[in-house]
Amino acid sequence: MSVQQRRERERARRHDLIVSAARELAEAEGWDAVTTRRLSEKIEYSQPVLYSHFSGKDAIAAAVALEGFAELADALASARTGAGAPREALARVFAAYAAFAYANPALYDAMFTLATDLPFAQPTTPAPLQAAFTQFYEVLAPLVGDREAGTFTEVAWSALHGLVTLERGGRLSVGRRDERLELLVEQFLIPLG
Amino acid sequence: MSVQQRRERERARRHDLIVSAARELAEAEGWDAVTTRRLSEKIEYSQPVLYSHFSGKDAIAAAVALEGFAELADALASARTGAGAPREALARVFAAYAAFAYANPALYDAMFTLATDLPFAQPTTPAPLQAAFTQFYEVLAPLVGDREAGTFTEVAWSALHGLVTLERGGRLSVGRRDERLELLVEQFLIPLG
DNA sequence: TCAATCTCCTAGCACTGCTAGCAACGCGGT
DNA sequence: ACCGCGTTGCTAGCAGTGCTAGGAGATTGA
Repeated sequence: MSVQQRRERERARRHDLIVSAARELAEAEGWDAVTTRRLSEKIEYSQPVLYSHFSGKDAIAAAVALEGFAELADALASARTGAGAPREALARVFAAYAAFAYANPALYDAMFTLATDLPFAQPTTPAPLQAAFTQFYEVLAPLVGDREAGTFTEVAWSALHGLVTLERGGRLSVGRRDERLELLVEQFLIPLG
Repeated sequence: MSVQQRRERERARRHDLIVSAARELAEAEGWDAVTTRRLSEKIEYSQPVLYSHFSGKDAIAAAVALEGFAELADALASARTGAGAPREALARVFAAYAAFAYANPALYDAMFTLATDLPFAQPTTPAPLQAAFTQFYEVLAPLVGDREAGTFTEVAWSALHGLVTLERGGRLSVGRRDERLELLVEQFLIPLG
């Protein structure tokens, strides 16, 4: 009884250990460096142990991604609640999103490039994903006007994601990061005059 | 003299053969299926031959990407020149961009996800990339208003890229593709009233 | 015809994700 | 306290990856 509980606790600890090890390794050297061997070395267990926790490497990346969505939702929430007027709230949330992406590049990769099979915009969508999306929805709601709110939210989020992605990939002219973000915010504020 | 010319011609043919084989294979089964062995089998040469043409697998993907940018520039150009008023031109160019991405998913991957070391927004940027960007610039120029034209172009392109990326990844609600594109276009048209 | 060059293939290296099979540990029942 | 048994986690190995060394074989010019 209590023995089994202790075991489950230890298993849960090791589960988290794997996820955080993968995340650290990815953030330090990129996802290419996250191999099952290096991971097993880092957690001080053999490789097969990984497969008793996750179905494979992709599942580990998905777990990291999920952690990322939870943190992103938190970051957006605190940016939103700390703001006053709708205009300011939007600017702050967008800035928080961009800052999150730049501060955790490997994590952002896991969320949007690696974990391709996380169910989005569906009934089975994990809570952290829904939470993050909701933050966008809430901050954009006052600005919707006569548009469809869900569509408007998706488009705004997409635009921000695109900006962050190309920025991080070195595909935009250097040194104009802030100007671009500001312009994007303005573009979504315009309808309010 | 003429012998050497023939050889160079044959080498060029084989170069193109590799690029088109990689593209076909990627489009048919995804980039994970594009291994040096399968590629060499497809072109009916041994693997080392690939390395006499390209420095490695990444370079092959970059060559495919370059081809993609050239085709994208063409598609955008014909969409733009076929249009009348600035509003219509923008809508048509955006639609052409999205259609290109959906029609050639693996090619789009090569352009924006795989080939991470293509120099963008720099003096050494390859001509096809500049051409594609120029199409955006030209179609957006009449809509710039008091914004900085280059920045405006980059932001608009980023937004469209983000929409396409999340759409393709199944991260947006299904069945609203056209509505989203339309809303994005409207969003960038608004300043003109 | 012969030597030289150049092209291209076979074989192999170090690595990847993942799995089979076994040894040893720790548990529950007597 | 002991012993059988189930569980845990290891070693070893498989098929496949990108890439390269070395040597055959064909093609060239003299």
